Amino acid sequence: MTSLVGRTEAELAQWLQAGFGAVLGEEVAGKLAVRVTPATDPAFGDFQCNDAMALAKVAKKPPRAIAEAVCRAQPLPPSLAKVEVAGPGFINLTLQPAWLARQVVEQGARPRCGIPQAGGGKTVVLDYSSPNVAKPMHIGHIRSTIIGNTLDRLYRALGYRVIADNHLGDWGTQFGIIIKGFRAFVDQQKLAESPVEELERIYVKSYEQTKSDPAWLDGCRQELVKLQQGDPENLALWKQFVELSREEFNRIYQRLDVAFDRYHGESYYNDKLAGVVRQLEEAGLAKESEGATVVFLEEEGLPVCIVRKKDGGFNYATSDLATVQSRVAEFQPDRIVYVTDERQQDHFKQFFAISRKLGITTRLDHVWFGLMRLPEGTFSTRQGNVIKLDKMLDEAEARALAIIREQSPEMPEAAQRELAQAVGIGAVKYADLSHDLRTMIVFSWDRALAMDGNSGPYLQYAHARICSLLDKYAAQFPGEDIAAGELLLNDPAERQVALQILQFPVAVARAAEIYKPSVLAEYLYALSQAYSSFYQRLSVLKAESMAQRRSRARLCDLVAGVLREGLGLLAIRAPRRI
RNA sequence: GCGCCUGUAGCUCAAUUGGAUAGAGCAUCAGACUACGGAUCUGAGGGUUGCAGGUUCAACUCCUGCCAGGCGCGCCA
Repeated sequence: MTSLVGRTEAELAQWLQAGFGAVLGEEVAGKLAVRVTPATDPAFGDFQCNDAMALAKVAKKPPRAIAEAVCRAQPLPPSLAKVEVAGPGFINLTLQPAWLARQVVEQGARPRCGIPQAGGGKTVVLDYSSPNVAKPMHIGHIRSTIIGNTLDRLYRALGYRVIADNHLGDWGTQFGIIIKGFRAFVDQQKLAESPVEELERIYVKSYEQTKSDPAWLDGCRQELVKLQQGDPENLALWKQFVELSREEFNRIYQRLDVAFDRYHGESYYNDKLAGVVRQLEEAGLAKESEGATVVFLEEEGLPVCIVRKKDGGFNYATSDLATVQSRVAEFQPDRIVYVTDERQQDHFKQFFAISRKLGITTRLDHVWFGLMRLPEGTFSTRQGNVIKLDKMLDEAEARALAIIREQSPEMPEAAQRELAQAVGIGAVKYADLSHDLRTMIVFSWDRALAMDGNSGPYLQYAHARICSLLDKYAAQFPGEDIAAGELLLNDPAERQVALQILQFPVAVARAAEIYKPSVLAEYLYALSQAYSSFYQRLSVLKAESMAQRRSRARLCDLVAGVLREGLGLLAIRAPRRI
């Protein structure tokens, strides 16, 4: 997919492929889809191809000679100014400046800065965030929400039909514990003031008691069974818990600019669980073992998977199976993607394996990320060492507000506060999204809320400076349409910015394809760096000629467009003033 | 014990999935036209990529074995 996205890369690759065909014969050259990538160093040119080395093995000829022959086999295409061979057989390509300029301008004119419509309307179901009801969202929950939401935006932008489904943990053993605890411990006043906090207190207290009091534990199990059998009182309590939690979740989602297409929690599939187990038994997949019903997965090298507990209750594997069947039937998706932390890898392997056995052919992907933890260890509601998500967002906004008050004292208070939201939340999101998913994050306030260097605010700052510059341009040169003249790329700094702009569609497609928002985050940072260097080195408003002023203003405008679009995909706002 | 993951500059992380001299940020040091916004930019120092082998034109990347850490391993999700 990626190789087709960069139009420039695709065009150059096609030319080279023909060259390899002419030199080595179509049969040999056809063994490899020639790839063109951006040059690793501007000194080498704009793009490079390393495939002469790879094909040298097949062709049994020296790579350097092949590369040289390929370069001479055909006349240069209009896109190229220069082709050179270096080292063992690197083919270095340098573009015609005018041609590069035209690509950049054309890309800028396309919708969404040239993001390819690779999805073709295919459906992707995205399962992310999925917090547990009756527990507050803490900073351990933010990764699934932010990463999932970025994947959501990426796939939508690429032309997929995305179903963002928040698979709430609204049905499970914890409700036995909470209902039993609620009856015994609830403080109605606290419940009214801060519902989820009170539910959490009840949960922790009741859970504690299960450890020392077997009768209590048994009572919790019974409450759960009653709930699962439709007991009206327990059902009413449960509904109350869910509604209170939903309200709190929605408040946080609003702060984060996250929205779902649906909230089908585990409870939604409750009446299908028995059927799933029956189906597994009929297919000879599930067996009785130690009083429970289980699926053995020895052939897959996986541990045994319990689908019905000995008390008759079902657990998450069964629920996930019912869910996937329902989603496949309803949406016929091209794929279903689950975003969770790393601890669930085995579960998803088991669940995917059983799904296959049940005849589900839909592509199922588990996108997992490293745990967020404190220096002292992992978070746990039970241990009470959590940092609430709300509190972190408050702190982020407070820090941003302090900087804004210092930098822009003339700005009205209300505007400062609104800006602080955009900047503070942007900083939090970027801090997370710019890292590889798999790395474990040890939480630190200063790291999560960094506002200089490689950070969200850096990108916002770059964007705001461009907006301000373009305003000045419009005021100083009324009637001088930036889109009128030619885009001039004579200086290396201008050239680097242009080349970066061209990489935007590639970065977007790649980030989505390999489920790595960090690819896009890093791209945006590289673009901003290239822009900042250009900005510092060359004057726009005081350039020598009107043509040059116009051209540079236009380049700025193109960068701003990409930044806006890219930040939007990361769900980070791009204010005109910061 | 078995499985998954991680180990890169003092710290936090990259490295286009096997390519050229391993790059950024923070921190440190030295600079930037009386500045198109200094939340910025330019430069310097800082590395045996955990260790030891192997594969090849080329290894942070792939294979093997160790060492260290994180997570998981039948009725929690």
